Amino acid sequence: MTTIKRTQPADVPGDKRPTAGGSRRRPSGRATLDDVARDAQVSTMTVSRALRDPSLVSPAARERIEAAVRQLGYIPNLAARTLASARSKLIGVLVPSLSNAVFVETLAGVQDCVGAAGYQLLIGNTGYSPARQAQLLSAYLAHAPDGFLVAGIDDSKTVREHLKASGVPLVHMYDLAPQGEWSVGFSQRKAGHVIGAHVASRGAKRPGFIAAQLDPRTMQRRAGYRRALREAGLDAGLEVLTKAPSSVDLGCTLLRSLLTEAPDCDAVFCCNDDLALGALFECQRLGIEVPHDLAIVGFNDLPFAAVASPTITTVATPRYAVGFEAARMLLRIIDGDTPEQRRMDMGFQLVVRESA
Amino acid sequence: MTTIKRTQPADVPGDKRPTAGGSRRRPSGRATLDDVARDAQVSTMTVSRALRDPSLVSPAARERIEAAVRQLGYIPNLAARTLASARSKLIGVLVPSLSNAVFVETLAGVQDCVGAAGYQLLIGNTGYSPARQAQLLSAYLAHAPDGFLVAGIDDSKTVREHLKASGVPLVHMYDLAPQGEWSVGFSQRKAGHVIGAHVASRGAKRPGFIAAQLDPRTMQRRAGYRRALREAGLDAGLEVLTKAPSSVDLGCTLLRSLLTEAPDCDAVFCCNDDLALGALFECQRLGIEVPHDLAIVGFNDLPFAAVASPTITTVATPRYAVGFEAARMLLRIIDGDTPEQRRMDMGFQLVVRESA
DNA sequence: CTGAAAGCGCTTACAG
DNA sequence: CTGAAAGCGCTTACAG
Repeated sequence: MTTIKRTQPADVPGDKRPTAGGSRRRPSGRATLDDVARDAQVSTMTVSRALRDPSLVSPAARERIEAAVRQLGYIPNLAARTLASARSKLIGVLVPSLSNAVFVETLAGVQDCVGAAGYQLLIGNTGYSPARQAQLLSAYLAHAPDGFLVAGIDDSKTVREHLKASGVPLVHMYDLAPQGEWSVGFSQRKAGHVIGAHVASRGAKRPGFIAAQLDPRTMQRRAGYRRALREAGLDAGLEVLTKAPSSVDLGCTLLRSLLTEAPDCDAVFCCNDDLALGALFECQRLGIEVPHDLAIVGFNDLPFAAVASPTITTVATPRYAVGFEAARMLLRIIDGDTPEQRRMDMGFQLVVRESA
Repeated sequence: MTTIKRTQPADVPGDKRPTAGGSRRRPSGRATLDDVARDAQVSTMTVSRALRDPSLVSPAARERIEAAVRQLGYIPNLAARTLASARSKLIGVLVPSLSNAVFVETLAGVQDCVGAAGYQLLIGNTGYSPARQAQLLSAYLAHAPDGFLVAGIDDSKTVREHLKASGVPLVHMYDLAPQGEWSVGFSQRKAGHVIGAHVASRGAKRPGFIAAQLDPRTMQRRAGYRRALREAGLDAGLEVLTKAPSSVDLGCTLLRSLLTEAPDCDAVFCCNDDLALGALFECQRLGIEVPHDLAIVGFNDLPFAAVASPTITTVATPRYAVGFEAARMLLRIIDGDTPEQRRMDMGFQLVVRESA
């Protein structure tokens, strides 16, 4: 970067060549719209138009502009565009975790939907913390995103008001939001209920539940599961819970705890597939036959569930679709459209395999 | 957003209240630095300074400014800051995949390092495609990032020249870059060699190799593995390769192919842990005892490797550290510093467990 | 289809 | 410690 000193108080009128300089260091060494305009012998406006929509400009001008862009290696400055247009083409996405494959696939859905429309993502990992979520929301607001996509509903009222005041639209993912908010997801409670009903219908006498993280969605699944067990006349009190982050490792530990507490436990719903895989490994180590001695059900249908030995019964969740549809809903809102459905239920599917 | 019409050709001097308006729609409804300045009875410059470094401003002014910021709910406009300062506080990060836990952990390392310094990440998934990588690099350049962090070396010369011309610093992750480029990683070839040596030392007579994706790093591991086998007087020709994306499922398939090709195979190096897990499941299904009948070695030491049944022998890779250190190196370069080491080798560790 | 003017909301570089 | 001026590189809103 070179420092250019001004030799007179103002530019010589008409002489806008970069070397005529400003009163300060040149922030970027890059070619600007003005450089392209000069090179193509048109006004700045015409270049601006040609770049956004070539059909707005005469073929002759278009060609000269394209040549100039190529020759100068022109790259638009998005900060300037954002400042002038008040549209950043940025979408803030907040997920509770990236080590959880579920949210990674949701992000893939989001990316695939918005990529075509020219949006970039600002991805934030909240670590399941409402405080961190509020902090990220504020930080991202400074980037003036055109919209937000958030997995996991935030409790903080100040943040919500902050958001409302900013006027940036937000679509919730996973949680089907209440009242007037936008959301795409499915009922965790119903999914838990379906699992409980399946476990009961297989003839379990002493079903249990193991869970980690204990985020709201996990607790909703738990509620549905317990309800189904009670409806089948079974005791729903057997469970081992921990707030620790979920992992395969933890699945081993929790299963051991569960069996210590209730050696006669004959079925277990693991709040996700990682836990279920750990439980399965632990059974193999302990010589417990699955599903004969103990039935195991997971959640999410991660890729390994279909090929584990035995294969794992689980619930397939529409995580990619949730991301894709939430993004599509947001894009419509950004464009001033009003989707007819405020809550979009993507459903889920019980996948019965060998383990239960 | 309200449309405000100008009633005279220029603002009444001294009257800069928002309602005095400009000649166009107000791009943002937000409070600006000027609003804060007016409210706090100081100049715009003083507010700007107070926001960046409170110690630059008198306590009295500082207090009034802080109160005004709170009261107006002021949020800085980063697009304006970027345009004026030519620093975006954005870092572009390109990884080949997000479904691979390895890169997710690398991103966590990057995030943890740059977050404290106030940088945001623009995360791009190249899908192992050099073309896509080039495309993302160009697209991100428009955001004027202060630096790039890229996993996987790109071949395209035009992109590299584009980058050089832009002057945006770049640090490679994983691949130890040649010549004058910055990089943080470890030797894939050496890691493969260590595995080959281990397999040979355990007395394998007919070792094999299975791999997916076949990205450069995988091929380097393969080369090291084969070399070690040859050094031990073994045949290194038994392998089943596929360009398909890696998955646990694929591990099952590839293992079956391998055994079909060589029923006497007694050890297999799987190019990553997912494949190793699939291979393990398939062995369980086929009644093959691991490691007695077949030894299995994975790569990366993902969390499940330590708790599978049997536990999986693998190589622990410093993926979090690679991200963290690469980010730290980049930050130093951005700050005009010149790290003494251009290539930073983070090493790796063979973790011998039950499977081999 | 094209262009001159003004402005987006900040920071730089000076000057005091 | 503080401020007036100029400018960053685009787009909006007009006018032709």
